[in-house]
Amino acid sequence: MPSQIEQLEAIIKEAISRGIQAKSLSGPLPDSIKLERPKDRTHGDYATSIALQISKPMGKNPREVAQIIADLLTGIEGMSKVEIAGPGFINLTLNRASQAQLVETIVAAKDVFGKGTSLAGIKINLEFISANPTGPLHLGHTRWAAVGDSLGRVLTAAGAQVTREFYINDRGNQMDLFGQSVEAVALGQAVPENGYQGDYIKDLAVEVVKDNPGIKDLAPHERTQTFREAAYKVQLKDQQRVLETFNTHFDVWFSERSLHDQGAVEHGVEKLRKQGHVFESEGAIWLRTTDFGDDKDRVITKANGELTYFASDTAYYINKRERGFDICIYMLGADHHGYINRLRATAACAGDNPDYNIDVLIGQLVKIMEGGQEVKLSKRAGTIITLDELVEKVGVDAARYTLIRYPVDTPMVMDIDVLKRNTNENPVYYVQYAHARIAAVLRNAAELGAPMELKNFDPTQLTHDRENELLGALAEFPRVIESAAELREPHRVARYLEELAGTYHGFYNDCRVLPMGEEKLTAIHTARLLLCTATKQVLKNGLDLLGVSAPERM
RNA sequence: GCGCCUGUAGCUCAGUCGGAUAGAGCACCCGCCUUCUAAGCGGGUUGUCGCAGGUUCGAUUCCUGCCAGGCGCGCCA
Repeated sequence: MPSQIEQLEAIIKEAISRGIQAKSLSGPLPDSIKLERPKDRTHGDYATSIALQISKPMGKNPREVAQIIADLLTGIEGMSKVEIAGPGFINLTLNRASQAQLVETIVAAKDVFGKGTSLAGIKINLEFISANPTGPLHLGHTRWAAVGDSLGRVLTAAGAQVTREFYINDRGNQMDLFGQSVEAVALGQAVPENGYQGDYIKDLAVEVVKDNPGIKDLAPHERTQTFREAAYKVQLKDQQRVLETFNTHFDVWFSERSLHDQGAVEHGVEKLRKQGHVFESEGAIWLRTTDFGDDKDRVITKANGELTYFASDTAYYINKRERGFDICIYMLGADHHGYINRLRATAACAGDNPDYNIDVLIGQLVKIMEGGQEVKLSKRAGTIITLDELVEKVGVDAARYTLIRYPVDTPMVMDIDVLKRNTNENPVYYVQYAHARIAAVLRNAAELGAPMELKNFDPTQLTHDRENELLGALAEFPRVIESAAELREPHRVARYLEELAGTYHGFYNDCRVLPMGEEKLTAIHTARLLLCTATKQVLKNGLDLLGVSAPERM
């Protein structure tokens, strides 16, 4: 069902088309009409600058064009006022009752309200975190855990078919070094140079020895391997456990090894060779990514016959596409931005369209403040903050909400002390509080035996400015989801919820929902209760998209 | 040197395809709980949107150059 705004946009477009037919306006008919909600409420419920945009090719004065369109719009059902303002804006004011019908739509749709079809039929592979299984997940991964998961929910809500994927780098030197480090600690020997340090290595060593009796007595080569595999298993399991506690779910845990076992690398190289972008030089095999904007060509197979990491990446991309994904989204840290060009070039080498099939999001780093000081994160100094520790400090809801609230391309500062506070400085509580507050009102209403069924809803009761404002905010929700999905920016949902919560709090202060004292229950109470129900639903739906809980009580 | 990101109020930051008087929270001041959750609401104070040009009815938004900060440029993984 088209939203109210879409219907309005269609009505305006239709009006302009009538004007063109009647020769009072001249073409061409604009593709789409954009309606916005004016900041200043005296400018009506919706406004459009369409007259300013189309007046020039017509050779007419914008205000004149606006007047013609406005005349075509007056008298349309549900429209109470059409005004021309400023250089040629058209301000629309809707009939209050027709706006209030939105309440019925939301209450009937329940958790489906807001979902759309803008990405329907598109298969998206959403890859994020993809940490090495050689240590615990830390702060750097946490931003992606929250944002990636939320983006997955948003894309799904926009109708896309989303697979969330975690790529496990379980192959290569780092894995060997990891296994050797655990082994060394278990045997009481020195950790190899550039090996892994830290208490978690000790813990792993203890656990591996406990789970594998006799492991220390194995022949050296076999022993090293056994340590590596056992420690890998434990560490991966730990990452999976932590992510589940963080409400972050993956559909596929994709092992780099499995890629090689399947012969996917050879297969990928073969495919690229057929496209004509593979060449040999200095004993190595290369992909000519410079054909498509990369600043240098990339080695696939080294002169010594070993495969590079880039070979895996390339094969993995081709594998994703062969699994039927239309769009492959990569979420990478800022220190990997150099990968954008080579990933896009790889796609182009494979015959794909990098502007469509690949979407690389770069996330800037997160800084942590605690006690008014920046916490310096350093592996060497052992001052890594793990996802586990962050959750322990501030809880899942606050951590997720704060991380999602900002666009990922700006560096962000997380202040642990603020996140522990239950105040306005901590927006997650502001939003959750609105939800809990409504829940309390509804509980009280149920006790009073107030009728809350839709059949008792009378939209003409909602005439207060605050009610109107709240209805306007609720109507925005579907558009917010659509643009958040389109732009891959889940933070828009969080910002919207803060605005909606604020609008509700304002309504709550000025509009009494339940009867006072001996006052009788009337239609206005029921109408407001249903408005509350609708608001609660939208808050809940929005918080769900962030993976943050919507508490009934606080 | 080349490339990516950032620069908006005292602080932390919003501001999709260019739109009307540039916003929010914090901080500071003043009001609002004898009835639905005050983790709330209302009001006041705060700006050369890094700088300079360009595009046009209109630029914080788009283009170019410059300045400042962060990050990256392996036959490493």
